[in-house]
Amino acid sequence: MLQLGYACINVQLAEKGITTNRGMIKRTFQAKGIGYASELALQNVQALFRILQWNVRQGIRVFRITSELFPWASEYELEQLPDFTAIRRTLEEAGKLPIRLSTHPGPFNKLAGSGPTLDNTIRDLEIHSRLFDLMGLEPSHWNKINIHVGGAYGDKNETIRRFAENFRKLSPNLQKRLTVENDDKPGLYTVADLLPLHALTGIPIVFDYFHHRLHPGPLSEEEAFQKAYGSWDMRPVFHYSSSRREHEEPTAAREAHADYIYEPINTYGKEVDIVLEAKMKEQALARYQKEFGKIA
DNA sequence: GCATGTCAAGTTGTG
DNA sequence: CACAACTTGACATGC
Repeated sequence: MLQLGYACINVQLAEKGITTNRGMIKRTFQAKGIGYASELALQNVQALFRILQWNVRQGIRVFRITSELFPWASEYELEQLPDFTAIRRTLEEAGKLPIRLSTHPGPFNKLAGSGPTLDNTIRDLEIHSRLFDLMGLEPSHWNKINIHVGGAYGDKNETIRRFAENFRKLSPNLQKRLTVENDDKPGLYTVADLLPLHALTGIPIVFDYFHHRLHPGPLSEEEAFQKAYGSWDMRPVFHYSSSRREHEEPTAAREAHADYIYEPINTYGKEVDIVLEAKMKEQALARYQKEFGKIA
């Protein structure tokens, strides 16, 4: 009924140095260049493989891959990495594991943007799609590349139209993978706001329960859930997190995620995969299952 | 080792 | 009006 996963980091493996987001600041990249980026990327990819194996052994079937596997990826072609062959081999093996993978490119991706912002966005999104290609994953929403619209530019409807227009500039594989998520900010996009975008493009809507609570718009949680569910051409992936302010730290920002999940997730009788966005990662998942059971 | 200041990118609203 | 928040705090420096 409900398959749970988590995002990017495994805290117990991270303690042992198994992390996928080794990176560097700009001046280090300028000093050390692509050779060092390659070393870090290879280590990241190898760690990814180990984390995925760990997940599979634990029965975890859903996982989000970090967007920082390749340091400064926008500055070179992946083939140029000295360790590209080893990286590709590792990714191919990782791609064969029985786990549903997705990515969530960062807030700098503004597909409704213009000029260099749009160029940078397309480049970054294509790199994510390329990663999935290298892993041998068939292009579909099974492996989503999920972003926010992320900016209203003073006119939500016009911005949706521009997003749809720019969507057509993406490679076919990327188009088949892209999804959009409801925002948590009052000026941005609720599930209801995203429906027209889905109508224009077929892009599925990722329902984020926590964002919906912060910024529901006209729909109830169940209505928003069902609308988002109906926008998918397969079993959806949704996101869930609990409020840090409500449960852990009264002074935390309202959007801040809690370390753990504090309430059972209602999936309204549907089959869905859910990525838990909780700071304690796999520990939060384990605690959720202990507390609320595997089935919602 | 560990504390601390700094770090690519865009946009928004909180504090 | 600075800055935190977002996907994920981590890197580099200096004590």
